[in-house]
Amino acid sequence: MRTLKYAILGLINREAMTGYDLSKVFNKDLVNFWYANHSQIYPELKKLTAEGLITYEIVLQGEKLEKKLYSITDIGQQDLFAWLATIDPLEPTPKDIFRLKAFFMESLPAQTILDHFESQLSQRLEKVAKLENTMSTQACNLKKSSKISPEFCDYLVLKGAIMREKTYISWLKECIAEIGESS
Amino acid sequence: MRTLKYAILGLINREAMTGYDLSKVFNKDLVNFWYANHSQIYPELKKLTAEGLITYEIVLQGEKLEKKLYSITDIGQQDLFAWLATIDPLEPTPKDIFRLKAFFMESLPAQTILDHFESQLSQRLEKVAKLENTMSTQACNLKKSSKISPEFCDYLVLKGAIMREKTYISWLKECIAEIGESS
DNA sequence: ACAAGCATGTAACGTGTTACATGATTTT
DNA sequence: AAAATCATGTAACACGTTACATGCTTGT
Repeated sequence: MRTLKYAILGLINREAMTGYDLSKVFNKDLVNFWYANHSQIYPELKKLTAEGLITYEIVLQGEKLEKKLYSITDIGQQDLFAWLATIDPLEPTPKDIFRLKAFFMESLPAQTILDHFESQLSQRLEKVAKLENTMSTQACNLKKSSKISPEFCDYLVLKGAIMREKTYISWLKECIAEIGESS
Repeated sequence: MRTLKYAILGLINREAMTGYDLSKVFNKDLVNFWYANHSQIYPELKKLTAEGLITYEIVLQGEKLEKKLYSITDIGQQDLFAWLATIDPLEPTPKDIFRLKAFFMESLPAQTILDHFESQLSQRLEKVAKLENTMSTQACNLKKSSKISPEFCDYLVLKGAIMREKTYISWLKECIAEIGESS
């Protein structure tokens, strides 16, 4: 489905970037719904360049260090917009190792089961705290306007990530309560 | 990480099964947190057999059709329990193509953006209805007892799946409302 | 007789992760 | 001077999907 392709096109369409920049964005801003290592990004940039969807110019950092600043081409933009306009069928539910483990946990002693849920709970609480912190700093950038801005999109997906985490937390708490009842 | 390995071991540990059976379970009961095609299952069963974690006996279906009924070995069970007892660090957030698209959607006309959200919403509503239907039929199997039963685990993860979908739906509705406001 | 479902496998391809590999620049 | 970060790449492997391929059994 070439999703990484469109993630990269989408980012470069917003602003010219190097592979290193992309790598940072994937592991910060997009990490709540897409991510990629540099080892995947660099080959994909090469491929997209060969396909004529992006181009780069070499920019010097200091004296010797050459970096490639990529920007999107007209064909690239058309390809991106066509993808954006397409309505997809629902994706399969994402895989979740913790839920899989939970599904089989009956074989374990009740205390071990509770330990699993408590550990997962504290990790998720920490995560949602970070997300809400990001939200509070990011919300300042949101200027109300009649047009839908990149900042507005950032805000919407971040909000979704927070809601998702909070629901996971509620589920964990309910599980802990129900396991407590049955022992 | 060999997660498929443990998913298979977990299922075979509950009950002896053929590859075909596993395939059905993955695409029904487990579909809300793990799944696999038969093309992945059969090679994995071969591998697990070679590793001595499972064994099979051949059972005849009718006159000629041979099926392999797999069961777990002692080593397999030890391996499974060791995996179940391990507490893992939080997984990276699952990838989500719809959120990725939403993130870049600003380039599209407002109506197209709304169409995307409305389509996603109706698909998710349908999905949650199916899940709640499963829940209502499955809840009958839940007998209250002091021990944690497989049925209880089924119930917990299904409940989690419903909560997850409902939150996605809430998010979509909020997005639609907020997009409506800014136009 | 036919269709649907049971049952098992392989091949090619696409995607993703971890590790290997190198070197420059900036900050402390 | 050292450490952190910037910057770009490749190789090996693991995992997952789609398509190919075959044949039996059961229900209509």
